[in-house]
Order: sequence, then structure tokens, then C-alpha cells
Amino acid sequence: MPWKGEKDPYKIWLSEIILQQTRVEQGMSYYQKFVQQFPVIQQLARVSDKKVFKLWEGLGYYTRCKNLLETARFISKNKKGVFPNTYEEILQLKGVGTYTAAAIASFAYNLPHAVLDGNVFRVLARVFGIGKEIDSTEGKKYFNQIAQELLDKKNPGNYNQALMDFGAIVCKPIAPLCLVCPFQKHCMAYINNAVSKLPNKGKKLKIKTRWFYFLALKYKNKFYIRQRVEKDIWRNLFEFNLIEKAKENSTAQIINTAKRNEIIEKGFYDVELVSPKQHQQLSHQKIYGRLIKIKLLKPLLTKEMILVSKKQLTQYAFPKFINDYLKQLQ
DNA sequence: AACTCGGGGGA
DNA sequence: TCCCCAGAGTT
Repeated sequence: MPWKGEKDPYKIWLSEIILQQTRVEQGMSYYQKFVQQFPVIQQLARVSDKKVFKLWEGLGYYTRCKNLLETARFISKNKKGVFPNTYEEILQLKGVGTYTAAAIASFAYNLPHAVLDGNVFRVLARVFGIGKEIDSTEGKKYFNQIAQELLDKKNPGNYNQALMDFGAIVCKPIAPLCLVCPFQKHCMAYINNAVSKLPNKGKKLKIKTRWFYFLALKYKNKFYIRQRVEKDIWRNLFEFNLIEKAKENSTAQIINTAKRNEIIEKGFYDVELVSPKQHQQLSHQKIYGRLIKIKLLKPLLTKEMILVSKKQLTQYAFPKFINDYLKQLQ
């Protein structure tokens, strides 16, 4: 992995933000893109939001991208481009929590802070047989104390790296390699046949179902799009005119809603295409929907949406759900 | 403390 | 389908 052994705090920070709740294989190409285009933090700081969000497109958790830019600009302007070098200062940065601060502090500056990520939680829970819920406040505190005690204070960077690698390669979530594990004889979970029960993740989140009907409104061969600014999924990304429903609706019902909302007017539109039903499973929501392509014979009255050509669409960041439609859009 | 925030890949 | 990923911010 290109960030291993990396000592530039900027690149370490970049890799850590990208890898939050993200698999290495998924984040790799994004890291490469960012490092190649912005070798130093000042370069990232002066790029437009639009371009950076386009680079982040498809990676998910888009507030990471917003915070990434905010932090790059903060360090560039207020710190003369010099990355902070204490745990406390690093922790203050937007988008940097206790894990990321410990990772940067130990990897870049060899400061004695133990990382506590999914890997470390798992290894500690199993080896020591800790059944406390890892997402509770008490559990986090408890695990953090143990992690900090175990840390090799003379070599925190390598220690942290090694423990995470061990969790990722040997002490895996599913089908861990217990038979070749050097901790086999001491691992409380293995001895008690409880490997699959640890770590203990408490709550299960409820998944809500939503139906998104996107009206791709076309006027004079250009499409109306808008930025999602509300507090919801895909904030800061772009979309077509959205009609959201709690349940499945027929195309006729959606068209009726559009008329009622004065988005289209009788005699001044033409339905050109209705896509197949599509769905996307997010960690906390299940999205169903369709794209309905409509040719408008007169422009929209609202100023909320902007009109862009098919070619210009490629400059905007869209959720995957819409990008899948864009491929079918002529 | 509980909720919210994406998308991908393996079983 | 379910799980889980080098978690953080908000309510």
C-alpha cells in the first residue's frame, strides 16, 4: 500500500480520511488520484469544491470530502501549509476523530497514541475475551485504555500498523485464521469457542425504505439539475428533479404529482423514457426508484435548478444511483 | 446515547 | 441478503 512507511503528514491524513469506513481496495484509486493531482496541501486547498467533489464521487460519506477541503484550506491559510504536529492539534481538525488523530500522530511523528479502529477492537475483544459493546461509550473507554497500555511507546507507529495489519489479515471478521494464529493458545475467544461472537456490536440500525423518482427534465437538449443542500443523504451532490414517495408509484401517479407541483404543465411536456426499476442498498437506507426522462416545451419557472448540457453533466458529482441512469441517458 | 452518513465486496 | 469496512459529526 502506497501510504505505508509514508512520513508526509499530509499524505497520511489524506489516506486516513479516504479509508474511514472504506476498504483499502475501494479507496486506493482515489488516494492515487488525489496525491497525483495535489502533491502538497496548498494545491488541494485552492481547488474548487465542484472539482474535488467530482474526484470524491462514488466514494460515499460525502461530508468527509467537505471536511477534507475545509481542513486543507485551514492549514493552508492559517498554518502556512504546515501540518500540525501534536495529537491535540490534529484532533481539532474537521473530519479527524480519535482514530485518525492517533494514526497521523503515530505514523508521521511517532507519537505514543494507540489507534482504535475496527481491526483493533476485534483483536482486543477476541484475545482478551472482552464482551463489552464496542459502540457504547463505556466500551470505547475500556478498549481505549487497554489499547493505550499495550502500545509500544518506543515504536508506536510500527506497533499500530502491525496491530491493524494483524486484524485485517489474520484476525479477520469472518473466517479468521485461528489455526495459524500465534495467539491461539492465549486467545480467550478461541479457548472459549466465542470467536464468532466477538467483538460485540450492540445495536442494529433500522433500515428505512424510500422511493426516488427522478425527473430528468430536458429543455432544448439541456438538463435541469440541482444541488442537494438539505440535511440528507448525498448532501452537496447533484441530482435531477426529485419526487420522493414512501411507497411505489406508477409513472402516471408521478406525472400527476409533477403537474400538481407545477413542475410540468399539460400540453407542454413529452415523456421520452421511463427507466427500469432500480434499487440501491445503503448501510441505513434502501432506495428504490426510477428515472423518467421528460422533454419540456417551455423552461422551468424555478430558479433553483440550473440548465446544463449532456457534456457539462460530467463535471458534476452525482450519487451512484443517478450515475447508473446517466449511462442510459442519450 | 442514539442517529445519520455511501458504496462495494465477500460469504 | 447480510455484514463490515484504517469513523466522525450531529441531535
